[in-house]
This record gives sequence, structure tokens and C-alpha cells, in this order.
Amino acid sequence: MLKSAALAETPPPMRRGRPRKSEQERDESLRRAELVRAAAQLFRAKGFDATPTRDIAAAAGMQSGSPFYYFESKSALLLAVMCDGMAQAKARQDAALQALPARAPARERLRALIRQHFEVLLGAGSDFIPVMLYEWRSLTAEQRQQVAAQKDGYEAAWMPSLNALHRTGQLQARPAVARLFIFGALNWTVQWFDPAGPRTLDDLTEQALCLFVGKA
Amino acid sequence: MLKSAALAETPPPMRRGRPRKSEQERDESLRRAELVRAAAQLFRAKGFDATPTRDIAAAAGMQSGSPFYYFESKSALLLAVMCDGMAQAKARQDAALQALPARAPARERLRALIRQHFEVLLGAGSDFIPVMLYEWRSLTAEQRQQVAAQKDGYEAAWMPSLNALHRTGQLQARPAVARLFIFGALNWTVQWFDPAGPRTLDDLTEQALCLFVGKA
DNA sequence: CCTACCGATCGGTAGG
DNA sequence: CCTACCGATCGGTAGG
Repeated sequence: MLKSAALAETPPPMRRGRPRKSEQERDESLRRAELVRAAAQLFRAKGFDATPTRDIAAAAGMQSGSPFYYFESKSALLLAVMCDGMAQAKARQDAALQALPARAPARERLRALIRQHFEVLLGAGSDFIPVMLYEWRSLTAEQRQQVAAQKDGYEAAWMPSLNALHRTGQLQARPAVARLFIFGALNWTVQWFDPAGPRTLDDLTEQALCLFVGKA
Repeated sequence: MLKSAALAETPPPMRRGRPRKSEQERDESLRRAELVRAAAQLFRAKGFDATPTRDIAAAAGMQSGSPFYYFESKSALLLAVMCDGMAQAKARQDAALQALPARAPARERLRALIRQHFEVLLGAGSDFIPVMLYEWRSLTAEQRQQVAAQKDGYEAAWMPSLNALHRTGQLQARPAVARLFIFGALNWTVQWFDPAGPRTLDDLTEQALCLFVGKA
């Protein structure tokens, strides 16, 4: 496949101002992203250990050794899946909270957080976060720290809502432990939720809210 | 190691009535159990795929090929871990419910179930159930069915309590979905609970109860 | 149960 | 990025 090299060597006429290097870089980062996407899907479907790097290469349209041109090791690829996933999830979370009316009640803030979390866990093509949740063990200690930092930021955003709900008595467990239990309940849905089944994410969200903080 | 063979060939004087075969069988089943225990511990610590059968053999004091004298494959050993674990968990569950005063309130029945589940998940030397929860993927379809049947029986025992709590309004989500969320919350504790930390299983149980069905 | 071993798979690399 | 390949590991078996 010499296509991308040819493009880089002969810049297309309409893109006069662009330096060559940038084209190359864009192409490289596209291929890299394709590898991460393919890896996420396979890691989720078969598990990290059970996924040969050769399969990831094939899914990205490459030969067996090529992933190691982009990533120094298989676990570096796993780390990329997790970090990309967390960055995306955090961005969506911020957007979901921004979209709320100013001074929305805590119950509605929690609803938005839960709903958005389901989206990221169970939505079409969302393999990144499930991989992060279930493949921790395959990271090195340093890699784990890196992901943990992002995860902590994501989960910390839930505490203001939980604290507020505790103050009003709607949340009856201590907020810190409640957060751990709640994430467990939500994260476990990837084990049983069937996107082809009758349950909608809205229904799931409402039921989770009822379970944790009761009806409105 | 000829010790066990020697014992079988020359029955000990005090055990006059016992036939040889039974001694041999008992010895075999002890060794088998030792393999299952070692496998459970390693599968939990490192994951199924990342655990070589050689390590399991060594942990049980055997040579590399010997586990295959007792189990036809590595995944048969995994199945044994899960089935033994579920059988034990179910037995403890029955005992916990029996120990309750007759006509105990539903909240107390749920408390007993949660407390017992924590014991099985987080207690010392309880590796079987965590392995069952996190290594599904490594079973064949038929093996999965076998474990699923036991798991269904275990989880079904929670429904009478959940239904009762729903009727009284203490549980505000639909019982069927609530059960899924609740097991998620509880099962996830294996990811974060530190037995050496300050939290006790009693405190955890109380907090879970408050979260799901509120204070007494 | 052990010894000795096979065949396959796999992560990763050199060299272009 | 590809080609060709290495070294190591691993599940499982034969034969006793």
C-alpha cells in the first residue's frame, strides 16, 4: 500500500499552503486511531490475553508486525484504548452537565450522569470503557496509575450530586461508599445488558435512580 | 513421590475395615481438591489466560503434566473452580437463611443475604466466586450453561425478599432490575475492597442496605 | 503421577 | 509499513 506515501510526496493541488509533514502526520494518526479502535473491539470481545496482535493488525488492514511501528508493545496499545476512552468519556460527561439548566436539582444532575455513563458503557461502538473496566490486570503498575488518575477525575464529578442528595436524605448511605456501590451497579450492566433486548437506556436510568435515591 | 501409593498398598493397621480402593479414591479426591484450590488462587490473582497450567501444578506440588491426569483440560479445571465455588456459596446461603428467626422481616432477610454474599466474595481464601464472576469468557458454551444454572439458583433466592420490600415501598425500583443492579454493586466490591483496610463487612452490609432500601 | 516431548502460537524485531 | 524470522511459552500427550 503505497497510496499514503504517494499522497505525502505529491501534495494535492487544492491544499497549497499545507506542508508535507502535516499530511503525513495526519495519516499516521488516522492509522494509529484505526489500530486503537480495532484493538478496543477485539479486547472487549475476546479479552486482552486472548487477542493476538496479529488479529488487531488484520482488523486494521495491516500485516502482523506493523502495529509495533505505532506502539512499542501490546500493553501500550491497551493503555491507548483506555486513555482514549477515558478522555472521550470525560468530555461527554462535561458536556452532559453543561447541557443541564443552571441550578438543576441534584436528582436531575445524577440522572444526567447515570444516563451519560450508560451511553459510554452500552452505546453502539463503545468498547473503550468496558475494556478499561475489565482489563486493568494487564497493565503495568505505571500504566495503571495513569489510567487511575483519569478515572478518579471522572468519578469525582459525581460527588457534589451525591453529597447534596445525602443532605436532603434522598441518599441514605454515606456518599463515599455509595459512589463505589453505584459505579459497581452501573459498570456491571455490561455483563447483562442486551442492546437488542426490550430495555431502553432511559428505563435503565430511571430504575437505577429509583434504587439509589427513591422516586422523585 | 511414592508415599500415597505405598499407603494404598499397605493399609494402616488401625483402619482395618476400610477397603483399599476407598483409600485410593479419597487420596485422589484430596489431590484433586488441592489442584482446584491452587487454580482458584492463581486464576484470581493473574487471570485464567495468564496462568500456566505448570504454575498450578507446582502450587499443588506436582510436575507439569500431572494436572491432566485429574482434568482433561485447563478449562475443565476452571469449570471445577466455578462449580465448587457455587455449590459452597449456595450451601452457605441456605444455612444463613435457616439461621434467621422464622418470619424475620424482609429487610433482615436481605441483610443476611448481602452479608453472606460479602463473606463469599471477600472473605479470606474465597477465590472461587471472584473467579466465577470474572472468567466467564474462558468457558465453552456448554460449560457456561452449567455454571449459569447454579448461578440462577443462587440469585433466585433473593427474589422473595426483594418482592416483599417492593410491596412495602422500601425498594422503589422494579425487583427484577433491582436484583441485577444490586448484584453488580456487590460483585464490584472485589475490585476495590481492601481486607486490610478500615471497612468491616458489617459496615459494608449496612451501607448497602441503606443505599438500596433506605434506613430501617 | 512423572519424564520427555511435540506442535502451535505469540510478542516482538531486523532490515529494508 | 512489509517480509521473514527468532526465542519463548504453552496446553496437552505418550508411555510408563
